[in-house]
Amino acid sequence: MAAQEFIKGTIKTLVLKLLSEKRKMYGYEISSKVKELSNEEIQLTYGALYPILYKMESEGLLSAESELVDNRARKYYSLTKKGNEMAKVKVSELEQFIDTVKGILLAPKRSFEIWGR
Amino acid sequence: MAAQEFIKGTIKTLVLKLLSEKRKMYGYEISSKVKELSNEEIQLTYGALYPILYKMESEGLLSAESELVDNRARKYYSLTKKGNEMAKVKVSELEQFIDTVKGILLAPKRSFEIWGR
DNA sequence: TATGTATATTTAATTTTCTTATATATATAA
DNA sequence: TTATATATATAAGAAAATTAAATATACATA
Repeated sequence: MAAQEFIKGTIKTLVLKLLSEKRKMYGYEISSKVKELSNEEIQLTYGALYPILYKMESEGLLSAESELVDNRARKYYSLTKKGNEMAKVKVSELEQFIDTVKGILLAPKRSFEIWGR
Repeated sequence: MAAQEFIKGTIKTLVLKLLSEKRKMYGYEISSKVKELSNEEIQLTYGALYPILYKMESEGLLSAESELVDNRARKYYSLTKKGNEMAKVKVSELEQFIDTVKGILLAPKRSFEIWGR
């Protein structure tokens, strides 16, 4: 998946976004959801995702509660108030970044008048 | 600059894009151009940029030629044939990634019917 | 019953990537 | 002569992600 190269730096923001849409989610679910929403393009690997979830919890952005579902352990995460505010900020920053990069990528051939000479 | 967080993984593609628009550019120029095109939002630091340029050269994506301009040394980089092909691939991949992420970020509140209950 | 697949989390070792800092050198304006 | 801009190089360290392995349950199927 080519997307894996570009995902770097955006995982935290994607987690914040998904959790701002759903009251609580667990790690495996977050990874599956991103995979689904991206048409299998983006795969949040567990080795990256879980440590990020712990870090966000330690930063006070997420709260966690363990549950036993079908006899299997699940750890649900929810946004704290701070996490909710951070979600707005980070999502907006990522949107702006995306628009900026898109502007660079899709711009009309800026310099062709110069180097076409 | 918030963009610094998201730039990870995209620098190489931005370099390929700029060099596909202009026959030759030098490191300082690439950094300045990205800064300008992004309205000062994206700053390609030299500590990141120069090693990437060397790596791309060693991978056969770029060719380099040193020049003395105004008695100051400059190292111009150009896309090789391989670099030109890679530029098309990477730019297209980044565009797709961006659309995918934008789809996740801007989607209508998918789950509000669920967690609003 | 054994085997494989899906679900679910944890974490260590390694690698990749970027930041920060420093060094060097010239040109130019104040 | 001091500061700012131009221009490259590179080392040390931090941050982030990959890869891999371990653990455990549920369920379908051969």
